[in-house]
Amino acid sequence: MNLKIYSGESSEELVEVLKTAITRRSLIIILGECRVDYEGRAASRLEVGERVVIIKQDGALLVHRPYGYSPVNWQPSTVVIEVAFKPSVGLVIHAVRDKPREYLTVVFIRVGLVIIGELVDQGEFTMYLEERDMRDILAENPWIIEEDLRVLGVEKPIGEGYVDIYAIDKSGRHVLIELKRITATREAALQLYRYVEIYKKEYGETPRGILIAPSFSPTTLETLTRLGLEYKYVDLKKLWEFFKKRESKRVSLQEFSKRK
Amino acid sequence: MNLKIYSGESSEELVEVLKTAITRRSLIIILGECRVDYEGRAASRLEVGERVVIIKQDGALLVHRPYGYSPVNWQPSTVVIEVAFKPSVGLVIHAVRDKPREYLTVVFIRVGLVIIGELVDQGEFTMYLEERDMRDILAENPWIIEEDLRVLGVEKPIGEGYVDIYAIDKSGRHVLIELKRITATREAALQLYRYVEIYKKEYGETPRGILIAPSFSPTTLETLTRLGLEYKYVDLKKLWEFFKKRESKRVSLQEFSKRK
DNA sequence: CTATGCATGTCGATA
DNA sequence: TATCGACGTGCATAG
Repeated sequence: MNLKIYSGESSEELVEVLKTAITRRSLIIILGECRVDYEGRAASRLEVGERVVIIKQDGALLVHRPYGYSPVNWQPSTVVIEVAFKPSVGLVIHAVRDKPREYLTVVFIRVGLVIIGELVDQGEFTMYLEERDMRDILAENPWIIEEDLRVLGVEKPIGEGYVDIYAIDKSGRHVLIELKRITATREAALQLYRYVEIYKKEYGETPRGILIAPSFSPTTLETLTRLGLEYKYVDLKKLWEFFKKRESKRVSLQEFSKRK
Repeated sequence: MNLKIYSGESSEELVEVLKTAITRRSLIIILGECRVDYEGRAASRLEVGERVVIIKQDGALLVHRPYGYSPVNWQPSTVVIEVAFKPSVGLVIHAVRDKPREYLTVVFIRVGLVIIGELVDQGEFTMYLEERDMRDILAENPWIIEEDLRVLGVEKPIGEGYVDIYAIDKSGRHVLIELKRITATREAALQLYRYVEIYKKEYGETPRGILIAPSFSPTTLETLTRLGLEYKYVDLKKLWEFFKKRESKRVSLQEFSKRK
């Protein structure tokens, strides 16, 4: 990990240290008292306070207050970072981003601590039960939605968007299914309605529209009823079970092919 | 700022240090090699790698990889945090959140550095040119939109939503104006269309619908035309000038009253 | 490269 | 408290 800690150095010294660290694309953590200005899509000003500033190895910059999940100011990784010491002002960090053009300036009145290091992180990150997983499980097990439902496709283009699942029910009627992994909002209902309307126009046939989610807000239910749409609750825990079974199947398949 | 740095202590010692820090609601930064598991609305697994873990003074927990804007794992501030040392495993941090119920577990294989401190940050944060500012500036200077436009109100309730600006044009026709601070998407056009439709139904009169934004995607323009809506480009730089003038006016008024 | 939609989105305002 | 909409949303993916 190769960590270096600086504390008590002069600003002139720190500037050199930081410049080298930025050139080497090291991870930098600065704890200190600073002011922050931002201008770009919007503009903001943050008055003096004690904060944690992190410059990551890809140039991403975060200014964190001592509370809250989100950084108060930041710059994503596509940036040019410059450090300078201005005697009358302090230690200044400039981070400029292209597309959209945005400027971030952090001025340190006082630096308490600087940590510089090179972190190695190749660890794999796997996320389960995204909307994609939900869609795949339901497409593979459409009986969870209703009996004798035959899935014709997923992500079917409807107008300019895509409906999550496209199916045909036992009476031969076409079904458009929209999924939400979390509580469905009115927006989701309206989105489904748009698909149904476009489908009607394009294919001259009125499809059923079903919104599937673990829960629905009252407005959503009201909107669905008003628009003649259907809805169905889905239990994420149940889907999770299917997911695990599916994964284990995959793993055994992999094991199988390896053994061969 | 009162910073303490720990490096090279035994895990047993570190656990005590961390427990105290959590009780005191100090800011904690840990650099080390860890594995992370999350389960809640979704679920994820992050394999071993070197990372920065931050526990903030309100209990927010962030796991940052050495690159990228966003934390790879996290827990917002509404959490109970526990630290323990399990000899066969390592230093374990549990963070549990209610509503939604979510669990985060960080297991440190190796701790390189721990920083603990109490940060004081009362600095005011001001954001300029939010949509609200844009709306106020345009409502105060409607001639920017078009000549002889009279603003009747802002955030007028239409159905279940609110249209940003409600006005009447020189020919006496009602105008519904929807604003976007950034490139307008098709969603914005559809939203405006919904307002126009509802207005038509409720007031028995067809209003003009104008979408105002600094830029429009081609799909948005197509959608607007198809739905019989209008649009107008607005120059944020120009609005920014008005904003500054407006603010300075406010400031001088304050100065004025102070002098009195 | 742009446009579109998801996200453990988070966050704030409001009913 | 739940819901709704904005966000400097960021981010991946599809066309």
